[in-house]
Amino acid sequence: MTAPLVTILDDEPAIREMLTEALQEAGFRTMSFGRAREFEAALQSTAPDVCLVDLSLPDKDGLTLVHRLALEQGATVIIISGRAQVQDRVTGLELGADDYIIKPFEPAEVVARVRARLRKNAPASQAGETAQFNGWTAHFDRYMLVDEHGDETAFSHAEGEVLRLFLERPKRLISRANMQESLGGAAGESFDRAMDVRISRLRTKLREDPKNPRLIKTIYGAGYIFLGDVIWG
Amino acid sequence: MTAPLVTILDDEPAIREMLTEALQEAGFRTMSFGRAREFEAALQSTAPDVCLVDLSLPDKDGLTLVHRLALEQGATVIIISGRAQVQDRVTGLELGADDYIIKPFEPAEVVARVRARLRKNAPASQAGETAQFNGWTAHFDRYMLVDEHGDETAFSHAEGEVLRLFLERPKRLISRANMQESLGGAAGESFDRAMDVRISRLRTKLREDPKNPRLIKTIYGAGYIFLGDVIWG
DNA sequence: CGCAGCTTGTTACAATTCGTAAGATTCAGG
DNA sequence: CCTGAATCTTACGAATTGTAACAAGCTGCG
Repeated sequence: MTAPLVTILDDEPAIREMLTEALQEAGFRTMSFGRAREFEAALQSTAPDVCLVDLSLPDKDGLTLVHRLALEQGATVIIISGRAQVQDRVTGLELGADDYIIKPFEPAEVVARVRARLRKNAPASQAGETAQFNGWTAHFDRYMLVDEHGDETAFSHAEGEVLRLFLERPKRLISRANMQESLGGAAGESFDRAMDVRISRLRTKLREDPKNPRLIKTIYGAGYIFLGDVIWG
Repeated sequence: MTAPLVTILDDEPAIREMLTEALQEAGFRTMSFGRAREFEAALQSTAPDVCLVDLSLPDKDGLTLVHRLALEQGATVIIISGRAQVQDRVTGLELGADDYIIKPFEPAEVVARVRARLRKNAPASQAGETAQFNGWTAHFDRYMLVDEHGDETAFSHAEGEVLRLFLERPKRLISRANMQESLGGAAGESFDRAMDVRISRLRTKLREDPKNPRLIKTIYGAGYIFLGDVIWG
C-alpha cells in the first residue's frame, strides 16, 4: 500500500519545488520534470496516479501532451497554467484534462484537488471507511464494530450515521440542532427523542457505563461531545 | 443509452435557468431545485450522474449535504459557490466534492467541467461483457460467475440485470424506485417483493453471509449499495 | 404430448430496523 | 431538598426487508 505517485511537469524550478514540497508533506510520492521529453521517458517505466502539467513548455506543446496522456493513455491529468481565459480552460478540459488550475495558485488547493481526483479515480486505495478509537475499530463499509479482542458487533445504518458524525468531530461539542441537520432529520417535533434513542443504542453497543460514559458524553442543555482519539483509515 | 442526468441545486432562479439552458444545449438531461429538501426528495427516485450544488442554501447547510452526497452516496458533486477563498475551496474538496467552481462563472466552463467528470467517473460507457470485483468475475455473455479458484456458478437473466446495475454504479446508493426504473419493472404494487427476492438469490450466488453482507448492503428505508472495486473489461 | 428442469413472480411468515410513547433518572437553580 | 426541564432507558409496534415455499410459465427432449 504505497503512497500515490504524483508527477509534476513545469519548466520553472521554483514552482516544481513548491509543489513537490506541498505534495510530499501531504503524503504523496512525487517526481518532477522540467521538460516534456524527460517526462515522457520516465513514463516508460512508471505509471503516475496523477499528472500535474504546465501548458507552457519549452520543448513541446502542452495540450498535445495532455491529450495523449489523458484520452489515449487514460491517465489522470491536472493542467496548471498561467492562461486564465475561459476559452483556455474549456479547451484544456475538452482535450481530456481532469482539472484546470490557474496560476498563481495556492499549494493547499492543488493538494486538495489532487486528493479529489484520487478519491474517485482510484477506489482501490479507498481508506476512508474505517476509524479507530480507544480500542475500537469501526468498519463503516460492513457496519461492524470490532473491539480490541476482535469481537464484532453489528450496528445499523442509523446508528452508523450518529457514530460517523461523532468520529468526524471528536472532542467538539455537537448540538442537537447540529445533529438533526447533519443526519437529514426533518426538524420534526419529537425527533429529539429519536435522536436520544439512537445515541442510547449506540452507547450500549460501545459498552458505555451509563453512570460514567467515557466516549459519548452529554452536556446538559447543550448537546453531546465525543471524547476519544480518532484515527481514520 | 440515455443522456446523462445533471441536477442543479441553487436558490437563485436566474442561475438555475442559465445552467439548465447551457447543459441542455450540451445534450444533458437536467433537473433543477431551489431547496435542499426538494432535491433530497427527488433523490429517492432518481440517480443523477452529476450534482451541481450551491453552498448557500436557504434551508440547509450545503457542505453537510455535499458530504453526505459525495462520500456516503458516492455521487459526483460539483460545488458552485460565491465563496472564493482558498480555504473554502479546500474544505469543499476535502469534504468530498469533485470540483469547485466560483461564481460568477461561465456556463461553457461548467459544461466542460461536467463533461470532464463524466468522462472519468461514469463507467457506464465502458459497458463491456465482463467485470471483475473482489475475486469474482462476472461474464454477462455467458451468464456465469467465476470465483477466484475458477469455480463457476450460473446466474439467470433477472439476476444478471440486478448484478449489472450494481456493477455499473458501485459504491453508490441505489434506491428501490431507481432500481425498478432501471429494470423496467412496472411500478406495480408487489414488484417490490420480487426485487427483494432477486437480490436475495443474487446474494446467495455471491455467497454472502446473511448476517454480514460484504458486497450488497441494505440501507433500511433507502435502498441498496454495492461495495466492491469494479473493473470492467 | 407429457414430463423434467429451470426461471421467476407471488405469498406468507420471520427477522430487523427505528421511531414513539412513557416512565425513570439526572440536572440546574433556587 | 424541591421542582421543572432535559435526558436516558425500556417496551412496543409499524414499516421494511429477508427468505423459504409454492405456483406459473417456458424450453427442450423423448
